[in-house]
Amino acid sequence: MDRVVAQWGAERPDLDVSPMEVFGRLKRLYRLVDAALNRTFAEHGLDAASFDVLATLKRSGPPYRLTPTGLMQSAMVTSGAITQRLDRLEARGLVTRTRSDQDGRSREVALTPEGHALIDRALPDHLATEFRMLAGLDEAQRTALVEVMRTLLADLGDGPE
Amino acid sequence: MDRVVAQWGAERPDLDVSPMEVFGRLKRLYRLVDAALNRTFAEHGLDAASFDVLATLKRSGPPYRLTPTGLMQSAMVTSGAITQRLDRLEARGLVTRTRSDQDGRSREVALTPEGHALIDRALPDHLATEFRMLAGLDEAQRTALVEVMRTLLADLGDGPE
DNA sequence: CACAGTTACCTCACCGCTAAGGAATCGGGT
DNA sequence: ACCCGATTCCTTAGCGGTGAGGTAACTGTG
Repeated sequence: MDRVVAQWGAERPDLDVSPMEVFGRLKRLYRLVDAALNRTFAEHGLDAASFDVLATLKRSGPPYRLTPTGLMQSAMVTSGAITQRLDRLEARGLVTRTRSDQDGRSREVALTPEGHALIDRALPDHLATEFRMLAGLDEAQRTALVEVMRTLLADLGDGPE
Repeated sequence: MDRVVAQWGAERPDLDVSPMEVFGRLKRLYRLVDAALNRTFAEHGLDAASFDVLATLKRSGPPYRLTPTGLMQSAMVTSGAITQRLDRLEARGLVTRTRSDQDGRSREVALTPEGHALIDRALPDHLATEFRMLAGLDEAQRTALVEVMRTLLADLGDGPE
């Protein structure tokens, strides 16, 4: 990334490209992290999308049921993406989809025993991978990183919504 | 994200899920940033992939020529992805692809005048979008963010490679 | 100079997501 | 009671990416 900024400085000295120091690294970091996490997921026959759904259901607590709309908002993807994720998970017997009693438009997605077992197995490995990637940061750096990201997310309109 | 960590604390108090404070925010941040940047690109008839290729060629400086392999490494995507990006850009007359004289296996990708004009138009808008997103950070926060990301990238094996 | 291994790029099948739109259901206003 | 907009989920076409594999071209070795 330093090289990239230096190249722009030579080619377009009239422009201040310093924001790229931030966003270029953000992109590279995201991609490397994503790849590392996916390797862990793959060890459990999962990918990031499937893990995300199972983990969201699990952490919602008893009775481990959410609507597709709830999953959609949590995952920040479109409804079509959730439909397809649920198709795959349902076909593998990891979740069930039932019609809601209260609202005929709505569905209830629930973890099966197999879904519970899988996420309980995968989660510790996932956390271990995350810990490993943070090993090079001391407590102050880690706190600073979280705080700055929290500020940026608030600026960009991230919220409970 | 705070809510997510609290949920895990209730559901699996035996696990330390604190790394999610970092990686959950990284993912949300990346997605929000990516969406904002894509809106700017779209105003110029581009997407992130096309912009990336044009910008990489531009910042490489005269004679604004690179091989597909060079572009592939810069973009961190597979060779197939670069082939398809170049197909699209070539069809729009933004780049040309010619056989290398020195190495018959190699190609030389060059910016056309139209490609130059487009990236020169899009780049200032792109930077303005990036500046806007960083407006809420003071100098110290921004420096701290870059430094921590630099450390993490080094740990994850990011490099010239 | 022949050949085995490497390198550079492309091709193709497949995958997950988006965007647009359709069907069913709900609910507030009159 | 009824209509009509809003909501919920699904469907589908298209897009860009991956991963495996193919072809052509180069290179070092004996």
